[in-house]
Amino acid sequence: MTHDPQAAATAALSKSYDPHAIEQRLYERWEAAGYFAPSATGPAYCIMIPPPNVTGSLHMGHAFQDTLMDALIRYHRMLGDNTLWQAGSDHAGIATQMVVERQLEAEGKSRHDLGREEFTRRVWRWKEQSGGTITKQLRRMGASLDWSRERFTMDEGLSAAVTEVFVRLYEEGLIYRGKRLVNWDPVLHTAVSDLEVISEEEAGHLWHIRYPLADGSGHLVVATTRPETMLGDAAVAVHPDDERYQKLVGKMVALPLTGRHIPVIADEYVDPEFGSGCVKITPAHDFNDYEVGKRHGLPQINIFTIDAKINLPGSKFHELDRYVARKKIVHDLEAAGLLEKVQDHKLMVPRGDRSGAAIEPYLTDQWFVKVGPLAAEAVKAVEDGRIRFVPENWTKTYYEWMRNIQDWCISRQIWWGHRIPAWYDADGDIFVACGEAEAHAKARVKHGRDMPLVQDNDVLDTWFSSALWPFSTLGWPKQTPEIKTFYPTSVLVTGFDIIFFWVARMIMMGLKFMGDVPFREVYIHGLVRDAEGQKMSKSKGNILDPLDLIDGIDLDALVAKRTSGLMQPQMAKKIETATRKHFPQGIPAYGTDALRFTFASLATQGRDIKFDLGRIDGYRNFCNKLWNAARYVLMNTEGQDCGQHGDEVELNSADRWIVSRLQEVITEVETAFKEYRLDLAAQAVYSFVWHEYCDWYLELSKVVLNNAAASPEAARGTRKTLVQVLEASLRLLHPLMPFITEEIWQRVAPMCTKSRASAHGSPQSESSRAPARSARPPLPAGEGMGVRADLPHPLPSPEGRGEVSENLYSGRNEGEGRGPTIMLQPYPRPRPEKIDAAATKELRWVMAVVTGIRNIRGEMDIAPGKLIPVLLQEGSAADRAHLETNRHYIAALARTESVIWLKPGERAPESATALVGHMKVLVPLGSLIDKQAELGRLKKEIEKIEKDLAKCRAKLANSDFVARAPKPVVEQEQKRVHDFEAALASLNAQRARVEALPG
RNA sequence: GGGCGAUUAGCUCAGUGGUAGAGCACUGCCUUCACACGGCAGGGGUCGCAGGUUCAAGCCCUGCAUCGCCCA
Repeated sequence: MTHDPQAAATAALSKSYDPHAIEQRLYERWEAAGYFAPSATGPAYCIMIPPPNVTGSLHMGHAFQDTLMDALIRYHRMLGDNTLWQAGSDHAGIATQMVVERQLEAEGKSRHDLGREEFTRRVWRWKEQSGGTITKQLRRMGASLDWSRERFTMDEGLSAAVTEVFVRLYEEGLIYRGKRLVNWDPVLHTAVSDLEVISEEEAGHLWHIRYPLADGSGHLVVATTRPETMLGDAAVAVHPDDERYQKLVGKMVALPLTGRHIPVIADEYVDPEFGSGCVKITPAHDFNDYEVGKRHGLPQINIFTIDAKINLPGSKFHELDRYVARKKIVHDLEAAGLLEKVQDHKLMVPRGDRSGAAIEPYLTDQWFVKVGPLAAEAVKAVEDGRIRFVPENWTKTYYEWMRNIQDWCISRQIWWGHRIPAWYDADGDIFVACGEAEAHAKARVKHGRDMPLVQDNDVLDTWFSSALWPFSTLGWPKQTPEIKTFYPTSVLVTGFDIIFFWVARMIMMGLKFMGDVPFREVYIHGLVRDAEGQKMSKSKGNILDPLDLIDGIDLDALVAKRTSGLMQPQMAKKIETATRKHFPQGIPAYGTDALRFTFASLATQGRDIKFDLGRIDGYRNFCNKLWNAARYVLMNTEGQDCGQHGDEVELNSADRWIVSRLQEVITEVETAFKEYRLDLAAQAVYSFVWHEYCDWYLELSKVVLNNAAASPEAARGTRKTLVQVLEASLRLLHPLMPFITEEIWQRVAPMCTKSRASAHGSPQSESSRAPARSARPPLPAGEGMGVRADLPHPLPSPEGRGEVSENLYSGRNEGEGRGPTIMLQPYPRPRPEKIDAAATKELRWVMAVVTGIRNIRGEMDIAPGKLIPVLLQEGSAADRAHLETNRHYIAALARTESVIWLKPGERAPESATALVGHMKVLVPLGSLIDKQAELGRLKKEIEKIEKDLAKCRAKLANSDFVARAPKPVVEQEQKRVHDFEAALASLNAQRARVEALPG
């Protein structure tokens, strides 16, 4: 055990970043401390999580979306907003019911054996025990949801909201019961939503069937992919302009196998190019035919049972399964000589995403929402800007969908869900009410006496309750303080695939029942696909599990995971081969922060997010870079005076430069967040931290800190800058990488702390001492460099930490830190007064000189360790001044032995040359330099400049350009020509000299 | 067939009127005391094609090609 704080600190930070050592511990601490709850002060900021399916587990889409939301939430929380990220999940009617039915099946039972009540109890029990998978996974993602307010669509309160909405819509005539075509799952025996129907191309046939004309004058040929539905045909349609068939319109056709006579009609719907140009019309079994049938008053002939078996008592096809019937019908047609031909044909087959069964358009009694009037309002809300889509062009899609909106089938023939609050008497009268007692009361009013009532057996579509999510979670229909505070919510973050299904419905319901939009903005993000742009799906075997990216998985386990439980087991071999090819080493453990940062950087405006392991690899490295930069900073600052006690500090040009750059980056990130461009935010911080702070500033700081002759003020100034820029960067990064930033911040914050019980508890030396060697006057205390004594930052830290002082290099807002955690610290705000153009110019000069020398060194193959002499020539006064203040930096970073000015007119020895402005940086050739290599280097440089120069000259040669372009642009162009010409002259002269050398 | 979108370095993508960028991958050198999950240097693009607008086009307009998504 050492008492040296520096040694202790170094020992505590491992040499490389290990996410697993920190993530879970930090999350548990945050959650236990209640940091995720709204602060109750500041402007409200609220996001509703799109409720994940209670049976579900986290997939890449969730992980991506939740990263975006959490970043926004953490950002606003740090801005000081009263921030709520509402947690919860939906009951996923069909999916959940199936999970429990499968369990029953294993016990040899069906839900009907249990009865409705007992079955529902089983589902609840299952939900309590295993429904929380995804919420655990969300915690692994670092999601700062307010779990204390977690809601479930089947909760009492949310159920009350559902009933209330149903009753009110019914009473206004916006909900009705009727017989219409719906998507019917013949295996699950329920209507399903369009979203639960996946249409994919499958190989099938096109049967060309002769339909004889009833008058015996011949026949026509219809082409169909579903011959079995001919039993329900009500007409044959042709295009009105189709000359081939015009004379047939109005005639009757003798429908084969049934003997029914059906008319030939003309309808624009028919595509004359497709098949024979004659289409059989089956209104009860096809959505298009249904519309045609309505236009022509055709009968709707239902030929199927709920199992999709033929339902034609007396017919020889009665009770045959649809596919068996198809075979038999085709056979019979062929036998009767009515089958003209059969072609192979690809067609879109709609399948239930749960059952895999081909979905039938089917006529049943269902409940519907009359959407038209609601949709009109919802369109208006977007048109008049009460809701804004980001990116904006999604409004087009929204309008397009809303214009073609159909009534919404909301009933489902299952048991798990909100039972429809409608009761029937023996006469079939309907009483819609908030409860059975109220229904009875209504029946009494109607009949003047008590009647036995039976409740509707169906439940509501899960999306019906999801549509109420933005206000039902806040307590509606009660008028709660939460509603007052958080409704309308700030933004909805979602994928474009559910704009219509969910977003539009929330807008309609919000406007209807809250009188206001449910959210001000809709941020539409892309959908995560695999590295080749393929949709991730179990059947394709290309799924990535976000938890596997966080924790890592070896190849065999990954293969096993991808090939188990496949619907088409024959795919296993192919999937295994592809997986072994793509992930020969399995997947390494990247940690949550790397995954989140990757998602953020992929959050561009595009609609496809191709997830490439290369990206996450790079960002894991970034985590490690940040970690090690922090190690370096801590090694040089822990236990040392970093100016936090108010002692005088001296800031050199490097310090002022990095602080200046920090302000610009803060502004960039601020803009990026405002515009939902997390990719740009990520990129801005990444390049600042890596390529400016680490690549340059840390290296520059070593020069000061390793210099025994540096003044205490200078060393203190560098330490202070190291610490505070790091601290600000951590806060800047925190919304994207919550864990690593918290872990490091806990170590770094004390160095920004005005500690009462500091190890360096020397009495505050008032900065009366003049800086010993400062070239600049110190900034007045309290203004730039002093600690603002009037603003203490109470940190009720268990570690007995003191107060975090104001970080001088990035602004703090009101409501200073609320706890000993980075997640409640103020988000950095730019301080324009810290922008320092002079320091920036000076450091650019230093970098140019260093880069010039390094370039020569690299191209000439001079060993990196070898010290080289450097000569400067033709410098301006500014160049000379810059050299004087930065000589030590150049010596260290370019590894020079000496840097010497040539006198005016003094002849330079033969050298390799770099240009910095008009100044020449010369590395004398001597034995170091290869003549040919230098000539090559010069040639490359000259050609590049010649190219640029030609472009500039061409521009200026255009008199229109000179006359019409803005003056600054012209002047800029003129200056460039001038600079290029000077550089060229210089380089050409140099080339001539080198060429003249012997050898 | 209708609508929407994409096409920029080998790959994944930024860049909406004024000097073409990043990450990854690639090449050379370097285990230098924060980091080899690293450092330094380097190579690589007539911005899908053809017109047009403009002093100026990767960016705006028109057409075409290819690919994708949604709806029929």
